[in-house]
Amino acid sequence: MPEEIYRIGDLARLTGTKVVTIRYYEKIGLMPAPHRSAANYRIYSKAQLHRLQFIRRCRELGFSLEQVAELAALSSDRARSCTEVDDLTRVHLAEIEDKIADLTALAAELRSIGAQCKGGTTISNCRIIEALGRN
Amino acid sequence: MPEEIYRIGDLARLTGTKVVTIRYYEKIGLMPAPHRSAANYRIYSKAQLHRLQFIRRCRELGFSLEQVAELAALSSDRARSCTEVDDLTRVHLAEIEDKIADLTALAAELRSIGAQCKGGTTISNCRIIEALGRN
DNA sequence: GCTTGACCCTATAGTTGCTATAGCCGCTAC
DNA sequence: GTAGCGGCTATAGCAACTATAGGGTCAAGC
Repeated sequence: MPEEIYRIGDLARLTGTKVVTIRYYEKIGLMPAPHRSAANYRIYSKAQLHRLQFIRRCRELGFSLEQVAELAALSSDRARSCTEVDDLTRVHLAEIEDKIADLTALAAELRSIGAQCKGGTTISNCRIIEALGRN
Repeated sequence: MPEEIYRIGDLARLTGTKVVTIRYYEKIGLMPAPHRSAANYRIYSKAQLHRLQFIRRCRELGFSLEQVAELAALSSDRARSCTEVDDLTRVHLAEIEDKIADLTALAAELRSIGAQCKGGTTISNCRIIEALGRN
């Protein structure tokens, strides 16, 4: 049975990634350089499709490209201990939780600033502008 | 009474902004080009200090530089209606709330993925890697 | 046989909000 | 006079793409 092969547009459709982004991943070494057809088109295998799916899933989960590269490297070393993956995931989760806390505080402040604006007035006595630091 | 004047390092200290960042704000037109001393040093007035404080406060609140520029422009037009300021603030708040929702969903997913990892095992049967899309 | 359109290629520059680097000048203190 | 701090300009780099220019390939329809 012949291996299925894909062109870059197929990969794009199958993974919801833009074509340019796939080429970008290749340029930075996150995706391996694929074989080329006679017309110099990129030809991908099923394994490469899986790799891109893995990358996109990690990106959806908010991992940086650097973290994704690390996860991908770890994932291909089947004998290695799982703890590094676990650590990466936990660190990332902690970062996200920090960001949520920051944004939550920020939203509260914006709401309290915004609540002071009754509307229908002018800048000269706008409470928001005032709260943003008189100018 | 003579106007107080500041050098760029003073502004940096007083606002918690890096010197290079202040120059960058000038380059993109967010801060006006200040007067220069005989030695070509930038010389700032109190009004310019206030403007920088305003900018930094907006940045702390998560407004983009573009939004800050708009807010600054609005704030200097004292006769203008306050509604545009109010709108900007509300749009921004909505964006932040969206981001919080996204991150919260993401954190939940990471927690559930991470919870499946018991540790002490190898990549070959790591649940996290599996969840990230078998490879 | 030729054109149209979808798809592919490369290379370069732009985005946001800075930060870093190189290489220089002014001013004050010892 | 020289050390050290501060100032100056100009350019390049960061993440993670996105956009643009200018071209090649290939199948279908006229």
